[in-house]
Amino acid sequence: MKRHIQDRLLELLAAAARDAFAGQIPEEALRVDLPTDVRFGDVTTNIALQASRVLKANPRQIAQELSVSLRKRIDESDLKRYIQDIKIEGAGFINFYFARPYFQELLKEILIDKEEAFKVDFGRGEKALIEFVSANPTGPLSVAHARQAAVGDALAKVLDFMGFAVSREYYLNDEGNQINILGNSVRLRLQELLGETVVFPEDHYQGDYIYDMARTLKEKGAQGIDFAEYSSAYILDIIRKELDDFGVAFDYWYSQKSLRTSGKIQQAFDLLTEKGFLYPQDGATWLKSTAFGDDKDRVVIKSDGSYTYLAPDIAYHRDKFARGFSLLINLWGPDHHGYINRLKAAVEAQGFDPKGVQILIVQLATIFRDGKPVQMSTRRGQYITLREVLDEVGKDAARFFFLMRRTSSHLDFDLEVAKRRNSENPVYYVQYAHARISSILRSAQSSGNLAECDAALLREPEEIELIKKLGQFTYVLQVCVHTLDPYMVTVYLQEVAERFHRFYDRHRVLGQESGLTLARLALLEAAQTVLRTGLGLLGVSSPDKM
RNA sequence: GCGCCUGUAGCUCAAUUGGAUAGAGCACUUGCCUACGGAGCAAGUUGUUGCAGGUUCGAUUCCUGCCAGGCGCACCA
Repeated sequence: MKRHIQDRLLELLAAAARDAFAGQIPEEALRVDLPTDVRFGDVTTNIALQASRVLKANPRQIAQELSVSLRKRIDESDLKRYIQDIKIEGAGFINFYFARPYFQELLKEILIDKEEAFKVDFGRGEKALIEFVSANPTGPLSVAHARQAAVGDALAKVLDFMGFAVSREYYLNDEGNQINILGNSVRLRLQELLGETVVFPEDHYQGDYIYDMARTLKEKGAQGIDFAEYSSAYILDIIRKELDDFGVAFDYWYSQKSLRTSGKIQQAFDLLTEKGFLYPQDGATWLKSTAFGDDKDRVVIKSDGSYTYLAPDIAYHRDKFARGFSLLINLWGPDHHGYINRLKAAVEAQGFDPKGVQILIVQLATIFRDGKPVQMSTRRGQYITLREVLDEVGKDAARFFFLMRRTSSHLDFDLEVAKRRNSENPVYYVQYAHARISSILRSAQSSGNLAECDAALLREPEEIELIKKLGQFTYVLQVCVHTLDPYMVTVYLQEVAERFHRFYDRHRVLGQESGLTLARLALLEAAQTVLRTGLGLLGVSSPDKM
């Protein structure tokens, strides 16, 4: 209902603008912004400012003329009852103020349709593949992977909610140097345990888990074992369990090795050779990536005949498209940003639209305790793991905290704050609002059909402010889709919780005149729907009691 | 040396992607419990948006040049 009204308002505005400007300004300048700051109306448009640039005329005067024509159209339509006022403000913004019936219908829509009320089919079923974490199975997941897991999963949920057909994929690096080094590390530690003197190279893995594996093998015996295969499988089990406990489930685990064994790398190379984008030089084979904006051409087959990391990636992204995905989203760590151009070049060289590949750099999180960074020593193979964070603060706080800043920004994660059970801890603040509403709804006992309440009885400023905030949920999700970043949901949920707590502090729900109690219960239930849906999109639980 | 990112209140970050008086939380000060969960609410204080120019009705946002910090520049993955 809410969007329906906004869409029709937009139509009337466009019609009024067409009359006023008669093709003097381009259509794309006709734009209605969605609700933002209640100081400046519920919906606003800067169309007059846009037009003034083209027409070289006074924006306020244009806005004035436009609003007269618009008012006339609105008065002639049934939108009249939803629009309280139209004001020209600031440099020439046209601000619309909705009347009570608008908010009443918004509330009823939420009560009847629940979370469906906020869905908009932006994706139109487009197949999207989000590839994230994809850590080499050479050790437990770090906090860097943890943030990627939290962001990737939440983004997948948001895109799914907004009409995309989303799959989650983990690209499994199951062959190559790192795996061999891992296997060798275990082999050397085992020899050590068996009393041999070994030289342990600098670049080998040193974590405790290497010793664990070596000890296990000492007991079981290691006759005829493939160390690389054994140890990577062992670690993969650990990673799967960690992700499972973090609430992140992948649809596909895509084997890098399979790209070679299935001949898909060769197929991709045949195509590129045919197109003339592969050439030999100095005994190696090069991709002519400079033809697509890369700084330099890249080696894909080394002079010893083995592939570089780029080779399987070329075939991998070709295969993603071949599997029917048209939106490929990759979450990478900041150390990979130099790799973006060459991958996009590889995609384009194969004839695909590079805009179909969206690479998001997930910045690192620094773990703090009481305001001080937690020391870590890479020398001993020790880094802060997902497991440690999970054990210390729990899944809900961990996921929420990793999402609290823009994905491309550095994030400070204070373990002590995440464990706190008061308003300093945003996740508790939001969850507490949800639990408090549950408690009130429980106390209300039989509530009747809340959707049939008389929403017109809600006229306190705190009530209206809360409804308005609920009505912005779709807009927030829209921004998340547009920016491919779910972080704004965490900000929004804190705002919803804040509006609820303020309302709660100033007004009573139970024990009022029965119509008013019913209407306020309806408001709380709608707020709870938003909180639960939003937390759900972040992968955070919505407790009824805390 | 080349390229990318960042620079906003004491601290951590926003600012609807070029909009209106640059906002939140923390910290600090002070109030609010005989009623639905005080794990809450309210009030107060904090700014040369790194610096200097440019583009225009309008710049934290875009462009140029400096300054500071981070990261990347492999026939590693």
